[in-house]
Amino acid sequence: MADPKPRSHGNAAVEVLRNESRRPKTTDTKDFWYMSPEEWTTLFKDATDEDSTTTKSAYQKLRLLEKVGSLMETKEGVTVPAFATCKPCKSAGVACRVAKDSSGMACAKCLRHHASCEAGKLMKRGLQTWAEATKEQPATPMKASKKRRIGDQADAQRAKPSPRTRDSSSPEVPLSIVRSCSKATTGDFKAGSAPATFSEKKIMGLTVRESSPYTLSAIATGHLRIKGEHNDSAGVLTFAAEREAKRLKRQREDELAEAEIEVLRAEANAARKAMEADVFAAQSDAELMRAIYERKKLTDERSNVA
DNA sequence: ACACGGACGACGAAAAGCAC
DNA sequence: GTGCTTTTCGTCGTCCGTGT
Repeated sequence: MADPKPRSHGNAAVEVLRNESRRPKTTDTKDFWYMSPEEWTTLFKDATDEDSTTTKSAYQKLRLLEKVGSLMETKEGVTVPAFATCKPCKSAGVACRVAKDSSGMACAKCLRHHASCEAGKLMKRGLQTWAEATKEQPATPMKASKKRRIGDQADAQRAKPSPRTRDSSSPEVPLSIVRSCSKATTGDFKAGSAPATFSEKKIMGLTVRESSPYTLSAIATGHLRIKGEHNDSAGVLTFAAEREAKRLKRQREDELAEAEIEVLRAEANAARKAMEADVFAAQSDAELMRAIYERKKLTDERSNVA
């Protein structure tokens, strides 16, 4: 049936290596990704020698070293936060760097030494949890058909967790951090530890501190958007009734704004917890808060239309 | 004990043919 | 033309043996 041509072996592989391979630039022999020009040349020769019995392994080694070098020396790699740094990197005292585009879970050092690595997983988990909660990713036809084909096989393996979870989203920083780590969240404010002098009120069953530093910061940084447009739908109302309607509308807007603040606070808390390696709990909290907020917003919009 | 590296299995992607 | 199926390759993570 199908007869796919070899894509990257033989001459094609040689071309790929010639055109794309990048030797690690470090000159420090202590660097774990160090490769001398001589070694590189030998490896390159083995990898591109069609008669060599070691072609495949040399090719794989070359690509591995190339990748490790890229991660460590170029913008393809990003240094993971301290909380996500893997054990080998921590003990070796080197920067723990993973692929920026999330093409791999293991850090450069673990890749180099074939060690299992959680650096990428830890850093990515927050974002992935968020992505899964916010949208269902439809399977592509290719994926769907493959899933069907290997369905039985997959079922048999379901007992153990999949070794890899790919996602094209950037893992550099958990989403909650991206969303919330503005100046407002990096200040002295700490959830649950605000001074007792702030007045509090219940919103969505949650205690909200009015005029908290976070609130002010959120306003200052534009996180808080309070709509002020006028609604003329109540034109037949009397003046008093119109005023009452406006008051109620303002109240709803205020409540909504407070609710959004609470969501932002939860997300900031999620970011903080993530930094403490408590990613799941933090993300779940934030997701829950977001869901409650969206629900309330929807209800409010409906009541406005009615 | 730890670091290192080869071997292997799993999975996704790509390419091409087939069925409708 | 579009979608499905099949085949092959590349990449990744893990296991396990070897060296220090």
